[in-house]
Amino acid sequence: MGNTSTRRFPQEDFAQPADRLAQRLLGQTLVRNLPTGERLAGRIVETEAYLGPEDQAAHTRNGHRSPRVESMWGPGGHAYVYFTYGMHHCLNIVAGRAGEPQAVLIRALEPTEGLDEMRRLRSAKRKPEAKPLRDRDLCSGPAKLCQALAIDLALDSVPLAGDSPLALEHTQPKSYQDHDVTTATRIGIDRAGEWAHKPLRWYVTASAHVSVR
DNA sequence: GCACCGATCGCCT
DNA sequence: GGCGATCGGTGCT
Repeated sequence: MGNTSTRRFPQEDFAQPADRLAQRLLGQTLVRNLPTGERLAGRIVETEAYLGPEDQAAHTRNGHRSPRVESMWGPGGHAYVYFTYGMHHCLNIVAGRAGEPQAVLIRALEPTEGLDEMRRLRSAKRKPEAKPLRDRDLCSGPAKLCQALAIDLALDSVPLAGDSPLALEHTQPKSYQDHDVTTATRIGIDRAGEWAHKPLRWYVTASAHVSVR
C-alpha cells in the first residue's frame, strides 16, 4: 500500500453512520496491544456495515437489545465482539451515536506487525501436519483475524483508544487513490430479504488479504 | 425446557 | 464444492 505516516484516528469519525465509517476504515491500522506488551497490527482491507433496527441482517434488527448486543447500543468507537458457530469470534467497531445500534464488521486485515505471534496464535487449533500458514492466511476472514489478534469476548465493549488493548491508527497512504475499492454484498447473509442484496461490503480490490479470493 | 441455527473455518472429496 | 465442528443466544412451547 505504499509509504505511510501515522497519527491517531480522529475520535469524532466514529460517530458517522456505519456505511460511511466502513469505507473510512479501509486502509487504517488496527492495533492489538497484548497483555505481554507485544504489539500486533494490520491494515484494514475489508469491512461490512450493519445499519441498525431497519437492517434485517443486523443483530440489532427490529431494535433488539440484550446483554450480548449491548455494546452496539453505546457510542461509536467501542468494540462489539460476539461468539458464533460455537467456536468463532468476530470483531466489530461500533458506529454512530449512543442509541444508534450500528457497527462495522472487520472482515480482513493485511498483517503488518507481529506476524510470527499471529502465526502462532492461528496455528494453535490446526492439525500439526497442516501446511504452514502464508501471510495472507493469517487475517483473511473475520474469525481468522480474531484468532490472530487474540480477540475474544473479554474485549467486548472496550474503547478503541491509544492505551486500550485495541486501538486504531490513522494511516495516510501515499495516495489514497492507490486503493481501488470494490463494493459488494455482505457475506453469509440470507434470510434478510432485500437487506441481503444491499451493497454494504467494501474491500481493497487489489489486496491479497481479503476474505474471498 | 428445548430446538434451532448462526455476520465461519478447515479439511476432505 | 461440500460438510462437520461446537455451543450460546434466541424465541417459542
